[in-house]
Amino acid sequence: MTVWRDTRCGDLRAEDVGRRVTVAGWTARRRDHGNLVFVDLRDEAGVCQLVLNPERAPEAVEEAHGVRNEFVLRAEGEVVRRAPEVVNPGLPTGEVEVQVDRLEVVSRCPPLPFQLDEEGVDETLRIRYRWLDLRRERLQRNLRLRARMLSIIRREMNAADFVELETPIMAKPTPEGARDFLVPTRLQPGRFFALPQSPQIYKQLLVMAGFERYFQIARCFRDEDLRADRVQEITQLDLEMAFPDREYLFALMERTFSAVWRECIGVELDPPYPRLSYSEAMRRFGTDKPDLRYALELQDVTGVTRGSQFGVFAHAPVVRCLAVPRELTRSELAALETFAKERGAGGLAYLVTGVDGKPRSPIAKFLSQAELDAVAVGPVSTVLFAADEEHVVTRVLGALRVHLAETLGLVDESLWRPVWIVDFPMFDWDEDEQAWQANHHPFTSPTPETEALLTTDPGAAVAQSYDLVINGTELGSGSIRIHRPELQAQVFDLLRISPEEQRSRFGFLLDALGMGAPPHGGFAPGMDRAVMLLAGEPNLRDVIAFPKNQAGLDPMTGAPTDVAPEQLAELGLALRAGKGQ
RNA sequence: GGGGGCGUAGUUCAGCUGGUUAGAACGCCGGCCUGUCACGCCGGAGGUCGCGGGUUCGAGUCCCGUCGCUCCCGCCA
Repeated sequence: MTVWRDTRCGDLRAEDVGRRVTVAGWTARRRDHGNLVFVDLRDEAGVCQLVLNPERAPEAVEEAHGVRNEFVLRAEGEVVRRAPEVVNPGLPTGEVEVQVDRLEVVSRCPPLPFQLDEEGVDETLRIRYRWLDLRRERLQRNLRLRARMLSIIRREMNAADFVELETPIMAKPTPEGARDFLVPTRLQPGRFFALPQSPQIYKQLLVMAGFERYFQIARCFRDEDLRADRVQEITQLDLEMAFPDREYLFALMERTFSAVWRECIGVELDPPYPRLSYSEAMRRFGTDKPDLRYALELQDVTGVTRGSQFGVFAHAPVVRCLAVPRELTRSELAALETFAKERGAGGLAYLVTGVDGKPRSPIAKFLSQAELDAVAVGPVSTVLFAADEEHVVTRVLGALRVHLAETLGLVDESLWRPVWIVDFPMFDWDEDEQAWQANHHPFTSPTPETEALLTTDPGAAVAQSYDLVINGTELGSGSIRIHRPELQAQVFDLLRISPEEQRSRFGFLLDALGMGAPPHGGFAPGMDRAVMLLAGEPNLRDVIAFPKNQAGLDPMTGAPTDVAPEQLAELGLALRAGKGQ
C-alpha cells in the first residue's frame, strides 16, 4: 500500500495465514504478561492482535513493554492461525494474529484526558480533545455514515441531471427571519456581509439563469440559541429546478431518501410516502411534524362541551382531548399538568378510568353522560383535556402526545414513518407585530386556486410548500416559488415591505423575475438531522466532526476570540468600552 | 430572555439527618506473571469538593451570590 504498511489490521482473515505483513496503527490496548505481550492494533479497517514473544523477537518485546494506549506502532511479522481455544469470535480478525518480528514505535501518547471506551464523558472535554474523541468507534461510524449518505445523495442528484454549483458564503444580510452572522470587510469599512441562512435567492437566480436543475451540499448559518438537535452551522442538500411540479420533486426526494436509508442502514422507506395536509396534521396530532410511529390522536370535543356545566369547557373556544391506554397516577398527572402549564395551558383536566370501568375525575360531577360518552375510550385509560384558544390547545396536546408516547413506551423504535406535510397556509398572523408573516418564506407561491385570496383573505391562502417529516423530525422543506414579479411584489406588500425596501433589499430578484423567469421550485433537506436519524443519535453534535457547545463556543480552538484593536480599526470598527458590558 | 438538572482524584461516580484522616471503579506509576483479548495478582501516587461570601465549635453537606456545562421553553421567515 505505502512504505508504512502493506496490509490493514482490520482486513486480516484466515486466508492471510502464512503471509508476512507490515501493519501500522494505534494501540487500542496492551496486555503485558511480563514475557508475552499482546497489543490490539487499530486502523481504519478495524483491530487485530499482535503477539510479541520473547522467544521469537526479544527486542520487540522490550519495545512493547514501553507501549501505552494510543501509541502509533508499526509492526512486521507473520500472520498465524490462532489455536482453537484462543480464537476471539468477537473480532472479525479473531481467527488470526500477527506474530511480530520487528516493532517500531512511530508516535507516543501521554495518558489520555479521558478513556476512549468510556461513555458519558463531559462533552466540553470531549470537544476540546476532539481528535481523541473521534477515535471512538461510535463517532467513526457516525461520520463515515455521514460521508456515505452524502455520496449517495450526490450520486442520485447527478443521476437526475442536477448540476452541482456553489453560491457565496459571504452574502447579503436578511433582517427578517433568523439572526445573521455578520462579516466585516477591510475594503468596505463599517459595512457587513452576512453568512447565508440558506442559498435561497442565489439558487432561484441560478435556475432563472438556465441551470434548470441545480443542487449543492450547502452550509447554512443562523445566530440563534442552540439545542441538542439545533446548531448554528448546518449542512443542507439545497436543490432547485425549472418547470417543476410537486409530484416530480416528491418522487425525486423519495427516490433519494429511500436509497439513503436502504444503503446506509438497510431500511426500505417504500415510496410513495403518505401525505397529510397541514390542517389535518395540526388537528389530529397537534403539530406539523407528526410522529406516525404510534397511534395517539387528538380528539375534538368542542361541540359536545359547548353547553357543559364545567365552565372552563363551556367558555373555551376549543376543547380537545388526548386518550392514553393507561391509568395514570396522581403524581404522573401532576407532572403532566406542570408540563402543560409550561406550554401555556391554564390547567389540565383529566378523566381516569380504572379496571372497574368507572371514570374518576375532579370534574366528573360537572360532565353530562353525553360528554362522558363522547370521550369514552374503553376501560383503563386516561383522557387529558385542553380547553383554550385553538393554537394553545394544539401546542399543549401536541407536546403532550410526544411526551406521553416517550414516557409510556408507546414508540416502536424499529419503525420508520416518513410523511409529506402539504397545503401549508401562506401566512401566519403575528399578534405582536399585528402583521402577516410568511409561513415558509416570502418567495413561496400560493396555489392557483387560492391566489385571488391574497387580496381578500390572506389567512386562507394556501402555499405550494411542503415538508418532509420522518418519525417526528422535520427533515426538510420546499416549495414552488413565485416566478411573476407582480405576484412577488404583492406578497412583499402583504408582508408590509415597502416598495422602497423591496427595491433596496430584493431589487435584483424582482429584476430577474422580470427578465424571463421560468416557473421554478425546490427543496432543502437538512443533512445533519438525516445522519442523526440514521445513526440513532439524539445529539446533533455527535454527527458533526467539530461541533461547538451549547453556548456557541468551540472548546478546542477557543473561538470566537478577541481580536487586536488594530485589526478592528482596519475594519472601521472599535472595541467596545467594557468587555462584556 | 426564562426554567430544570449537574459541578467531589486524569475520567465516571458514591459521600445518609453537618462531625475523626473525603471513598470506589477505571486510568496512571512500581513489582510479579508465556495465551491474554475489559488479562490477572501485589503495592503506590493522585483532591483548591467550580469560585466567593455567610451560618456554625465544626461545611463536600446548610444559606446567599457567582461562574461553567447540559436539557427544555421562548427564539429558529
